[in-house]
Amino acid sequence: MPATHGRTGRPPVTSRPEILAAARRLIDADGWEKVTVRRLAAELGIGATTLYHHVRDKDELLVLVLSEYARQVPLPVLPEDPRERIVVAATTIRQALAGWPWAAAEFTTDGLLGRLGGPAVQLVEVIVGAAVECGCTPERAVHVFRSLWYYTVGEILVRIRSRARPPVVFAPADTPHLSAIGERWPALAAQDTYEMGLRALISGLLPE
Amino acid sequence: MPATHGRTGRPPVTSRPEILAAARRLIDADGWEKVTVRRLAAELGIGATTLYHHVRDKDELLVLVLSEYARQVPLPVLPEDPRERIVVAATTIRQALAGWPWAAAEFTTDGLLGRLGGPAVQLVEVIVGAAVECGCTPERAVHVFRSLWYYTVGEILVRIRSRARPPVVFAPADTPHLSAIGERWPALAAQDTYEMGLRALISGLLPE
DNA sequence: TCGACTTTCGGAACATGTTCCGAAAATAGC
DNA sequence: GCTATTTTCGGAACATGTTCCGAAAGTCGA
Repeated sequence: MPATHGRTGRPPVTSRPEILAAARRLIDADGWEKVTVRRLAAELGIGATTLYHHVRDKDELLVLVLSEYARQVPLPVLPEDPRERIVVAATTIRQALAGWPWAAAEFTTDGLLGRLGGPAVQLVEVIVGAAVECGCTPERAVHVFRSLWYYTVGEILVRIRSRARPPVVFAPADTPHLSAIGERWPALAAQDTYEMGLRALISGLLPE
Repeated sequence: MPATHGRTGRPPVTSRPEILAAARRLIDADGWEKVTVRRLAAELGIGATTLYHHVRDKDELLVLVLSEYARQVPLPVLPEDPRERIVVAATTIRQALAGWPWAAAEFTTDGLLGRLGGPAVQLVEVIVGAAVECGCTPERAVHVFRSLWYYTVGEILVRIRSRARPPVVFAPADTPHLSAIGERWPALAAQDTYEMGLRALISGLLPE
């Protein structure tokens, strides 16, 4: 009695969920940067090209797997006070400012901004729209921003697993001009800058 | 009389400026995405691996070439009215918001923000700092953001040469959650959103 | 003149993502 | 059973970035 699976043709040797599970195993072992198509195929005991019958490309595969990790990040609790809610919105927007125009706006919107609405939504739309306005076609922007997406979710993953915050270090060599400005305005302490900028965002969001 | 070049060893068959010029030729012909190491070497009539004796990797090469293009972008003229200067600052910041955390902040800072100073500088520092605070180590962030840098400068190049603005099109499929929000707040017209967001940024920048 | 030294060159090889296309393995119809 | 059909599999091949290492081509000192 041949095993039937409800349709014609050669039976699949694996499935998309199995592929994602194997990818998770590799990521947990060595990190998402070390995931290669051939390694993943070896982990599954199949040929490398077979993967391309289950996912469009490696890009789609990583998006699928890393999105699973992103869903593990607990969402912040929304305060009752509207002004405090605005603070949460501003913080969320700051995450978007850190380099997540599309993908991160999507991710963030899914869990948080959709419940805030109003000016926060508008400002995020401004952020997202700015990328397009700067000359991006959506297709290319999505492709480029995806690497940011990988990176950010990869960092989220690190945080989930290690519960440790990576050391925050600025290398002046990486930002010579900003560093030069910092020398000309030595009064700009890091904490002051943070609070000032956050206040700027919040005051811009608050109604008069 | 053997040609002397002032030092010992086999004479170089090419130089870094020649490599950059050849890269520019390829970029002008087919765009920066089509630049490959082997193609560039063929353009120069040398072996592919020889390039690695003049630049560290393709990354450095593209940064060098595209930075030349970036320098061609004319800087906006600074208005006299301080409040109008703030508008220019806000616009510049919006460019940074579009996804240029480090490299673009550098690029923008070099020509513009360094002359504005004050709160504009602080807010850009907030933007840049946010990336680090979200868990980026500078090394990896620079690496990831570099692709944005390529992309953005590539677009600048397109604009320089064609003087045409790429069509601005939003594909709702790329941003399902934002699109869903847009449907729930249909009153958010694009122009209103733009002005509101710009006003939010400006009012946050202006002193009380 | 001639060997020693120094610097650069570039072919061969490797890792990786991806595509092509024929083989393999099941079912369906007769 | 046997052929046709359908679906999946995966080896071979290709493009690309990069490294290794021996060959090539100069200068320098005796």
